Amino acid sequence: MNDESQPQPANFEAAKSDVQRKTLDQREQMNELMRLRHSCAHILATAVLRLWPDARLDIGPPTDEGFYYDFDLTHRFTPDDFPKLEEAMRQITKENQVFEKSIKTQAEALAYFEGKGQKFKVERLADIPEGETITFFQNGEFVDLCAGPHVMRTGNVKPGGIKLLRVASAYFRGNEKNPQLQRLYGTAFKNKEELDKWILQQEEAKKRDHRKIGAEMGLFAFDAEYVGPGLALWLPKGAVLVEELEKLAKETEFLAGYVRVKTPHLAKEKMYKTSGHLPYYAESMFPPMELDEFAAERQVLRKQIAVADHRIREEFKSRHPINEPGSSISEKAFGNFMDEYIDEVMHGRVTPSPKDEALFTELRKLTTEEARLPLDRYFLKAMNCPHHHRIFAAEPRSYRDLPLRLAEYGTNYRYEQSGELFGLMRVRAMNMNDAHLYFTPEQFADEFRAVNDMYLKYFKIFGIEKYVMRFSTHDPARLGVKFVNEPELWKQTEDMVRNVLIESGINYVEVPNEAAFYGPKIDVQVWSAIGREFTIATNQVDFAVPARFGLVYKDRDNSLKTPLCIHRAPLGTHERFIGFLIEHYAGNFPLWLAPEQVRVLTLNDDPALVEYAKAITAELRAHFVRVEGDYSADPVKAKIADAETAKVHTMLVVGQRDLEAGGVSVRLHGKGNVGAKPKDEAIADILAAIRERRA
RNA sequence: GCCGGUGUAGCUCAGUGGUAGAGCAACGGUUUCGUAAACCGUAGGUCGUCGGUUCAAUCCCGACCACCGGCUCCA
Repeated sequence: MNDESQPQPANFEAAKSDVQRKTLDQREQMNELMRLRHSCAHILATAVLRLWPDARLDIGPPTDEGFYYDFDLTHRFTPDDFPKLEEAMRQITKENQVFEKSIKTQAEALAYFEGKGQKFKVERLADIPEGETITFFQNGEFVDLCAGPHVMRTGNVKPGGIKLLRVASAYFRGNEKNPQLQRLYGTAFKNKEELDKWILQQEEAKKRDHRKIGAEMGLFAFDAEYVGPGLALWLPKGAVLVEELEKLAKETEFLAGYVRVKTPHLAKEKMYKTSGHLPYYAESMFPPMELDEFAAERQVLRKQIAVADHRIREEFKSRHPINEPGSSISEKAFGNFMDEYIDEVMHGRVTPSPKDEALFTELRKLTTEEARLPLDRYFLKAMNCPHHHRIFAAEPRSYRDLPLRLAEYGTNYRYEQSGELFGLMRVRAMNMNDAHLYFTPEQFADEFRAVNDMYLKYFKIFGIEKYVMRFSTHDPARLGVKFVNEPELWKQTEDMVRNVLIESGINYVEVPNEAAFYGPKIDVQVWSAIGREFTIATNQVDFAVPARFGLVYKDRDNSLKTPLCIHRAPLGTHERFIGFLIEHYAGNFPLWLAPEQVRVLTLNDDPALVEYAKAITAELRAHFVRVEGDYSADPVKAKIADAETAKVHTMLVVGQRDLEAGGVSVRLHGKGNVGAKPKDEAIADILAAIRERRA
């Protein structure tokens, strides 16, 4: 985007992301509900100004969920304010004010908002592209800079269809360097019935929340006190999910020619300096562990350094009258001056006086000595690629070895900001479904296509129908700044990626300027069953970092070449993917994934019957089926209720009749009794469904 | 990290300035029953943590921690 011609905001940072403003055409296409919600945002602002006339306004757009409006005012909104705000909003709808549009010049608009002290509106004015018409909308006493569109009158909004939801904070223009505004979220529907329906849906969605189901089913736990926030503990039933997922991935990758590797959870500082993650990624990494084998020597040297430093200061002081009574130079100012002076001399930018020279020589000698004492810093790995690069480097490679596909579900540790943690979806220790593919440029298209095919294969297994691939590309104007300066490689790889996407008929969107610094990438966005959107998988081309590690293979012509690399994680992290699956299936997993696949229930505790049931359980267990038995004398209704609550996939109920017939009666979770069949047939069905990973 | 909210038994929730209850789950008994809940009993909590106010704090105040909803960030 070319922003240079636009008036620049004076005091605030520009928007952080390059999100496009809506064009006027796009705005005209806003549907009925969006118009309604947009108008509600104005009604909310009207209400806020009635109650707090000194509020400063930012913007108030509609969203998929409702609408919001950002305010700056000294009063802090709390949910206690909602009833009176909602009441004021209802009043405004009853006043049935007309939304009146008027066209303004930049100067008129500027004068209006400056006159009102609405500094955020003044900033927003500067965002409007030159030549675009500036419009105001007025309803009653409230005037807003707004491109519309709106409903005709405030009365079109039904009082019963409005609800304020929450108060949050938001940075002005979404940039954390800007002031924080108070954001009021609300929603609006055509009428009360629609709103109530939505509220009901929200409640249903809550029941599907992976955190709730995870606790109910005993899948995972967090122990912030002893283990730490964002560090999931997989309970036995949840560990089953991890293992099944890994088993699927291992089989899939084995068939696709991957080889497995294992690497440690930490590495020395040099690793991440070489990869480029330090210092740029340092904030997202756990602080390093320092191993100081020479702590005692270091301590002695540091004391000597302090003495030498002090001598220089005293010597300097003795030659200058700064410590005499009446001197205008404070101790602190002198200290600052000396800090700078010593620093300058030590860096060779200033030559000390001959008198100081000897003292500086001593200081230099000591600091050099200290610097020579090795200090090892180890970092927990935030990604696996550097370790895999070192595996590539561990043996000489020939073009005959390529493509080399190294897979490992390594645990990565990322120091996510505390406010970011979110159940399993955002954690601090995660198992990446990771692999790094090293190959020649000629092999690129095949490798990339194969990775995409793998995604699609997985999506099919899990019944993921709604997804978007975000294809992030570079910006040629920022080569050498944000992106490595390899215009040809960028063009080639992006073209190849684009072709693969088009040929495969994959639903994708291209996002310029969002590539990684080392290459284009594809992120896969999915929506969980309760509407949560997140990135599940990533597939990145890397034509820069292997070179930083000096990775080479010997080509046909006996020359050394740097391989291309793909970094791919089709299941993302196992934490997030399982969080997604829990919501996707609402905890009702297909048989192959179900933590407890089968439970054998007896009608009573008659010894012969129990013996029969135990034999069935043992047979299933011998086939590695996760099966439990409930042989108690409790009523079968109660035992079934227990099994249903536990979301056991298949229940085999056995009574006297089944014992005599050598059969079982099969009941499926959520589907009820599906009838009796011979025991061997039932077991064969179960084994086949598991083997085929039937949905 | 920032803004707002929340924190009582394993879970869902009552409750009060005078050191706490219910249902379900758990445990012990009884119950012998054909597809979603049989009965009786027992046990279980320093009311998130630490300070403060008070004769007395789970309740009032403060700080911290964690979680929830957002912002920013991200797999």
